This record gives sequence, structure tokens and C-alpha cells, in this order.
Amino acid sequence: MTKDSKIPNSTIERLAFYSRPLEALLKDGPPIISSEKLAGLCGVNAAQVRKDLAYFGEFGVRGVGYEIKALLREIKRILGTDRKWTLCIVGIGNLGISLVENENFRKRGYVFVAAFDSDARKVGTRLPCGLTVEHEGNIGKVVKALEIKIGVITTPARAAQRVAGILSKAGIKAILNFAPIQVRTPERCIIENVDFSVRLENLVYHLERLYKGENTRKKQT
Amino acid sequence: MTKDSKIPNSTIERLAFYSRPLEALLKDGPPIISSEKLAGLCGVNAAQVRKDLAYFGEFGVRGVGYEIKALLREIKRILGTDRKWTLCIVGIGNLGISLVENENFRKRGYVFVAAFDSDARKVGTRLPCGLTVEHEGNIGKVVKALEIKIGVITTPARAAQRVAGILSKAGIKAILNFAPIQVRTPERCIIENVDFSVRLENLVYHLERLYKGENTRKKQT
DNA sequence: AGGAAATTGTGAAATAATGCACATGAATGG
DNA sequence: CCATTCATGTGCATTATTTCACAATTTCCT
Repeated sequence: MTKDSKIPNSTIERLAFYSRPLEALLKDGPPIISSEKLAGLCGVNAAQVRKDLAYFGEFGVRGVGYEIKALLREIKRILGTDRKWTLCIVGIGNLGISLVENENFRKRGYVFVAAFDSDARKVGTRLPCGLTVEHEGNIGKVVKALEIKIGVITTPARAAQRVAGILSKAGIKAILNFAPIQVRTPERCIIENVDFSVRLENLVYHLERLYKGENTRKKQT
Repeated sequence: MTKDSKIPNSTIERLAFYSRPLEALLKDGPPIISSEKLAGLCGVNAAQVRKDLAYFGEFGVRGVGYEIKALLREIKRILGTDRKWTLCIVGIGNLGISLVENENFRKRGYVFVAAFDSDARKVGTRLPCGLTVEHEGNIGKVVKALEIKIGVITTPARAAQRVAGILSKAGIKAILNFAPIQVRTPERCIIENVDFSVRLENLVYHLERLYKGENTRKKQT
């Protein structure tokens, strides 16, 4: 295959997903894994794993399986996570701090190089990771100077849209938004929303149905 | 319709999604909204909105639209978010604290009533919200005593699976897992995984393609 | 060497989700 | 009171995604 025959978004999501157990196996596991095993670890269908990978090339050997190290390298190359990415964050509350200090991000090459807030009392604060909080007004200047492409929004909902606009105007190309609101940007800009409450509401829906009898979901997400 | 003709999971996700702008409009907006308008606010198709709602009843009036207040009430009833839910959390790091203190959760009726950690140095700490951190060993006792149904995991990846087992055994029926690993539970238990890095990796994938020319996604997520 | 076992890659079938397009009912205005 | 406008609810076509099932390829064993 290998042709760009319209790759489903869900395939991309799963690729990132596959890489988690692979990373773990890299340390103390066999050097080879079958689609069956990997699928089991990720709770998906084996054919799905093979098809997802087949969109991008032939990484396995028939009758054998996939070499874990090589497969992981390929996945990272596909996703674009085989290099460092610099991020900035706007909104230094509890959530903001927990993200900036997050070990998983750093481990995967996502490094925060700037932190902003609109609250004058927070500006100038030195965060544990070493960053100093700057005022929102500097976003444009800093983003351009450091050539930051990805912005993370952890402001309250009411500020999120305004901040998205500022980021976009500053040249940011992708936004990871944690505010519980659908933000829009004028310029060509990729937006990914993460809303914890939505996930929780999903859980609650299925939970209620669980008590009332039949299961409403096929498998664990 | 109204019959339980296999409701797509995505419909449930969108219902929670629809409720965000509706909540905002409740304060200072018109009393009525059309599927067209709501769809616009959420970045989806209008027929989609109508169909999603139609799974659960006829909430609109032809030629008129949907009464916002009533619609929101219905959505909340459907999702099961028209009542309070008590949660417990395991893993009191930066992320854990930011969730416990999160205003959005409280506003929507999700209340943390217990916090656990395995680190003896954290046990006994009083969190800003008033909760005192208890030792992981007490999970079973406390969960049963307070009849907690939902657990949130914010431990490091290596501890997540173990904690999921403990929670499940304690009688927890739903788990919101923030650790970057796919957790399993022996008992019938609903699991929802939230992995920030996966979202970021998605963003990066599309970002790389953005530079290379054609757009790989149809619309903003 | 040759057959059995394992496991990939993939066409085709099955399943699921989305969007169109229109009949239907409500409001409005002359 | 009828015509016009608006917007819902929904059957149906379309599009997208998942799963099956099997030919192709490799390894292993005798």
C-alpha cells in the first residue's frame, strides 16, 4: 500500500497508542512482537494493527512479526515525534504547572520553552522546571523569537478564545486546548481540544446504563 | 425514534460537547436555538445535532427550534449529570492536585471525597480543597464506606495497573485513567483513558503534514 | 527437502457513522 | 384563512471504518 489513500484519523491516534506498550517492551521484552500480541496489549483487533501500519509501509516479516525497535522507530518517524518540539503554555494555574512539570512530555521530546499568564502577580514567578512566567503581552514577541509552533492553553474558559487568537496571530500553528470551550482561529491552525469533563460525562452515561442492565459499550477505551 | 436503536458512542461524546455552548447561552443568550446555530458553535453538521438528539426523544419544535433551558436539562438527564457524583483520586502529584482543585469538575457536580497516595510523606497532607491525603492501603475501606463509584488515576504509569486492580476490587465501577498506559480490570468496570501525549502526537503528525502541503484533516477537533 | 505452523499484508464483506433532502408541523403576516 | 417561511425529525444514500478471511512468505521440524 504505502500510498496516501486517505489515512483515517483514528489510525493516527492508534499509532501513538501502540507506541506505549512498545516502549515498555523495549526495555525488558522480546525483540519481536506479533500483531496479535500488540493488539492484545492495546485492546484492539489484530487486523486493525496490521492495516494501520500498512498505510505507511511494510514493517513486518510474514511468519515472524514486527521487530519492536524498528517498528517503534518507524512509528515515531510517521508521527513526527522522532525530534524535539518546543511548546509554550498560556495560563499558569494548577493544571498549567502540572503540564509544564510533566515528565512524560519531556521524555517524549516536548519541551516547554515559554510560559505566559495574564495575572500580574504570577508574572516573574520562577517555576520548578526553571521557566519564568511572562506576561501574555509578550506572546507575539517570544513565539516569533523562539520559533515556537505549538501552544498549550490552560486558561479559564472565558479567556481561551482570546488567547487562541493571540497565539494564532503570533504564528503558532497548532494548539492543544484544555479549556472547556471550542476555540476557533482565523489563520490555518490545527486545534486539539482536551476536555476532562467530557470524558467524565461519558463515563457517567455508561455507568448509569451499567446499573440499568445491558452493557452499552463493546470494549474498554 | 426514541428507541434504543444502538446509539453510537460518538453521539454520547457530542451530547456532552453540545452542553458547553448551551450552558454559556443560558446566562446571556436567546431562549431558543436552532440545530443550525448549535451545530455552528460546535463545528459539526446540523443534521448530526438533530439526529443525535432524536435518539433520545423529540426535544425541538418544528419551525421553531430547541428551548435552550429544556434541552440542557434533557441532555444532563441523558448523560446522568443531573445529579452529584462522588469521586476518589489516587496519585497526588501536580496533576492530581490540579484535578482535585478543578473548578469545572465541581461546577458540574463531580466532587472528590477522598484522595490517596502511596507515598508516606504525602499521607496526612491537607489539600487546599479540604481533603486530607490518605494511604493507598485505605482505598478498600474508604471506597466502600463512602460508596464511591468513580475513581481517577493520576499515578505514574508503573503504578497505574496495580491501582486499577485495587480500585476495582474495592468496588469502583468506573475509572478515569490519566497514566499513559492501557489499564485493565478483572471485574466489570468502565475505563476511560486520557493521555495528553497521544493528543500532542496527533497534533504533531498533522503539523508535519501541514508544512508538507495538503491538509490532512477536514475540520478542527 | 518438504510439510506443518506461524504470521503478515490486503481485497472484499460487514458494520458504522455521516450528511442530504424532503415531508411534516409550527409560526407569521396579510 | 391561506400562503409563506422556518426548522425539526428521519428515510435513504453516501462515505468511512472495522473485521474477516485467505494468499503469500518465513521459519521450524523431521
